[in-house]
Amino acid sequence: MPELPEVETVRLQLLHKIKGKTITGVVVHHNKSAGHDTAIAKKLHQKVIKHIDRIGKLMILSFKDEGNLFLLAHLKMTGQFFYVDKRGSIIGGGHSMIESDRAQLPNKHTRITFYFSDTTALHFNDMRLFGYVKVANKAEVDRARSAFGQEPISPTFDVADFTKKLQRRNTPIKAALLDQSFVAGLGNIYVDETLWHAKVAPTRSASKVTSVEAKRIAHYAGETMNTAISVGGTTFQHFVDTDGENGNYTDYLRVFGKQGTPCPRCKTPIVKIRCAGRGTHYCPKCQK
DNA sequence: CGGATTGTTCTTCC
DNA sequence: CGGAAGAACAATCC
Repeated sequence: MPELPEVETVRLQLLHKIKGKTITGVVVHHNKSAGHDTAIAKKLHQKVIKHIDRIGKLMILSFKDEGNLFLLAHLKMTGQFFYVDKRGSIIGGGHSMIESDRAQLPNKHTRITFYFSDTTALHFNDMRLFGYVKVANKAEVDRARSAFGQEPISPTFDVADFTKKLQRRNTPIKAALLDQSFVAGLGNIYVDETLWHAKVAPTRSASKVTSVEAKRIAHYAGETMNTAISVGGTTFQHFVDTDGENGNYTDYLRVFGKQGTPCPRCKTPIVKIRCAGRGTHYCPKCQK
């Protein structure tokens, strides 16, 4: 569920909480989550967190005085970060979490724990084990970065380039927008929301989308994600931020999860279909 | 119990 | 080789 706005929410919170902290220990509770790197603790010992960057849905941590050491963190479907005090309690939050998860960390879904010199700790929880936090060198980071297309929230987003590439694709517009190498950051929720705002049906062939429509799609992709960032992302099923709190963009959703309810524009019931292999929500009347 | 679930990557097919 | 479609990954919920 975490898409660009949720990852950005987590990134900003983590930056505030762990920048400058010294890692004194790493405990891997599940090897897969650490990329099967059994030396991760050794590699990170005494390293000081310098910055957290993000491209698309991928977070990139860098370290003081280390030009060739990075951590790549991807939440995939169910990844979460929790920052806790030495007693294992979430510092200042946790109100949105179910009781059993909030009570104490680490818990059964905790995959990796990072301990800091000031006795605080960061837990990476991931129920479905698709996410990861793994060590990477500069070349691997560069390779990962180069695999992403431009972000719709970028002030320098090139609409002409976006339109040209979009119209070359012979897939449903939704499939194109979900391709991170084409545009970075959109996932299932924000694609549906973007296409509703842009009044374009998700099943339309990308090659048949007009330049005017492409411009609208680019605009609303940026706008929905920027608005979502400003309210802490969307909680649909699993997302909570590093305080264990829900995102508030849920209140702004127009079509995602709204099947059967009236379209906010034309009152036609929103339908849910399968498109690009995903559950897809749209208005059959005002999205053409 | 069958089917669905937010993301990405690999395989298969054309 | 590239693009596109679908499976796979794993756990849980309804």
